[in-house]
Formats: sequence, C-alpha cells, structure tokens
Amino acid sequence: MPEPRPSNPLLFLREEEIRQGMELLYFGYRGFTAGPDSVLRPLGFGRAHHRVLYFVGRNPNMTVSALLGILRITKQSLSRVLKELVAKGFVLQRPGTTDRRQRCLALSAAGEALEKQLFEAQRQTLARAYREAGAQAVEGFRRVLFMLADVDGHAYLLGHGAGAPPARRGAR
Amino acid sequence: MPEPRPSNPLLFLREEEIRQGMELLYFGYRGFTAGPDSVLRPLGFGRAHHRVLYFVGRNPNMTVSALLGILRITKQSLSRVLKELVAKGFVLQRPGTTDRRQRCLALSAAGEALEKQLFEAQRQTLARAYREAGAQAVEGFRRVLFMLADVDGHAYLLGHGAGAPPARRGAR
DNA sequence: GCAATATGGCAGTGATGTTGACTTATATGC
DNA sequence: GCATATAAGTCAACATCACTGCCATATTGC
Repeated sequence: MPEPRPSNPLLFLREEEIRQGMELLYFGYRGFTAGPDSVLRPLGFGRAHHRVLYFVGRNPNMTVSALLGILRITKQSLSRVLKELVAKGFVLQRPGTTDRRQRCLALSAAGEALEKQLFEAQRQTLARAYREAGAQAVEGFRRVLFMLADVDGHAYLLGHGAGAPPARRGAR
Repeated sequence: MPEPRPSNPLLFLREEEIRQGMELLYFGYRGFTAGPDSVLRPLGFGRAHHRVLYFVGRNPNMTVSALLGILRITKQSLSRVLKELVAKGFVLQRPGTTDRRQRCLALSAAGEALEKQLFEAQRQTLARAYREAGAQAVEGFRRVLFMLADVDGHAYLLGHGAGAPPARRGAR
C-alpha cells in the first residue's frame, strides 16, 4: 500500500483525493441529471429544454437576453429550443411593458405542470442524498460547489436571495 | 420576505433549498468542466475524449467493455472516440493475455502527457475550491455527491480503494 | 433621422449520443 | 470437434445540442 492516508486534514490535496473528487462530480452529476430525461424524451425535449423551463419558471417574465446570460449559449442555440417550447405551448412570450423590443418569457399552465414534474423527479433525488448525508454535509456540499462556479454562476446565485451566500464559517 | 429561513436544521428541505442545490450543481459542474475544453479544442477533441483519457489513465490495461460499463454509452459512441485517440497516438490497444479477444487500453507517453495537462487544469480548480471551502466542507461535498451517484457510480467509486467509502459519521 | 439594441431567422458545421444489423476473432461447453 | 456465446469493430441512419457567420425587423434613445 503506497503512502498511507494522511491523518492531518491539511494534507488532503494529494492527487488521489483530487481524482476522487473529480469522479464524484462526474458520477454525482450524472445521477442527478438522469431523472428528468425519461420525462422529457417522450415529449421530444432534451436537457436544453429542461434548463429553459427551469430558469423561466424560476424567473417569470425574464427577457431573452437575461436567459442567454444565465445559460451562456448562443442566441441561435437558445432560439431553437425556445421556439419549440413556445410552439408546444409550454412557454409564453409577451412584449416588454417598458421596452417593447423585449420578449418576456413565462411558463404557461402546461409549462408549470411540466416544470413541476421535472422538479419533483430531481427533488426526490437531491432530498434523499441530503437526508442520507446529513445537514452538516449539505452545507459543505454547497460551499464547495459555490466555489467551483464561475463568476456568472456567482452572480446568478447571489442575485437570488433565497440562496445562502456561502460565507465560510470561521474563515481565516 | 416570505417564510424566514428555518433555524432548525431538520427543516432544510424546503423548495428553495432544493432549487438552490440544483443551481449549485449546474453552475458548479459547469465551472469545473470549463477548464479542459481550451486544451482539447485545438486537438480536435471534446469531453468524450477527455473522459476516455481520464479513465484509461486511471485504469491501465482496462478492457473496452469495462470502459463501456463506466461511461454508460453505446459501443458505437465509444468506438468513434477511441478510434480517434488511437489514430492520433494517445491510446494504445493490446490483445488481452488470457483472453485474446479483448483489447486492453492504456495511455501512450503522449496520452499520459495530455491527461496530465487536463488533470492539472481541473486539479487547480478543485484544489482552490477545497481550500476556500475548508476540509470539513470537502467531506460533506463528497458525501452528498456519493449519495447522488447511481449504483454504477457507487460500484466504480467503491472499487477504487483510494476513495473513502463515505460512511456517515455518527449515522443513525 | 440614425445608431444602437433586442430579438428572430437562415445556412452550414461539428461533437456527441442513439438504434439496429452485421462481421470477425476467440473462447467455452458439451 | 462443433455449436454457441462473447469481445470487439463496423456501417448506415438519425437526433440533440452546441457553434459561426450573416442578415432582417422592430424599437429605443439621442
């Protein structure tokens, strides 16, 4: 057995520890995203549609450019997905009140129902993991992921006060 | 301000908390995977190539079916990616010693160099997040992600003793 | 009026995944 | 030894999701 596990918690950055973290991210994210696919496939939708439904549901009457800023994809990529969601009646577009060039996005009743169904699938997965891991682990989970997010992610996460700005407890 | 944050840690499963976790996973995973792309693009490679390089590097002389079992993609999807990696000299194929139908996969010297470069990019991202979040947070991060992984993920993670089997401290 | 902005659209391309059917080489059971 | 199973590779066809580049339309702001 090469080099025993360090008991000193300050030495946790060995390559094996890092690789384990990488693999956990890969398998964990895969397990987390597996759920909604079975709901989306029969409707002819994919992950991109899910992301749009999610963020539009969470930010009613958001503009197209706001959504583009969150998803960080091109206008054309979003356009196709959005057009399908509007055509099938899951998303509503209305001109902005102050600026009529804008198209404000919101979920229709059907869109809300679908988003709720997708949310429920992932809620159960995540809630179960939270319960098994414990509240303290959840706090660490959130703090590490927040640090992994880029500046755009931080801007979004901090802009939605519901979330805790993960200041490090007892930070040096 | 609707419904104040519960001080009781047993009530952390409200919808807002769950949605925050979903968003953290999305933005955190995106930030984590952003690094290697700039290295891979000039070589004509993508994320699929990265995953193959990663797991072959980590499991030298693994068989094609073992890799298929880890990645959970079809033989055809893997085949295309693998063929390109072999053609460009990053991955070596050798017949198995006991079963000559098998093709055992390993990284060439160039493959190891490339994998190391990709690893370094993500190691820095992850190590920085670990440092900022603290050792205790890292433990929670790992435990939640482990619970999110599916059975295939668990089988892989537990099969590589380097990782800690995330038994819950003080579990009920 | 005119430049900038918000949005939508078209054409083409590429990476990644899928299904289904088929081939080749080798191993194994009887 | 021969039938069958298995490991791997291959081909055709297709879907999703992203990209670039270019252009059109409506509206705003100066």
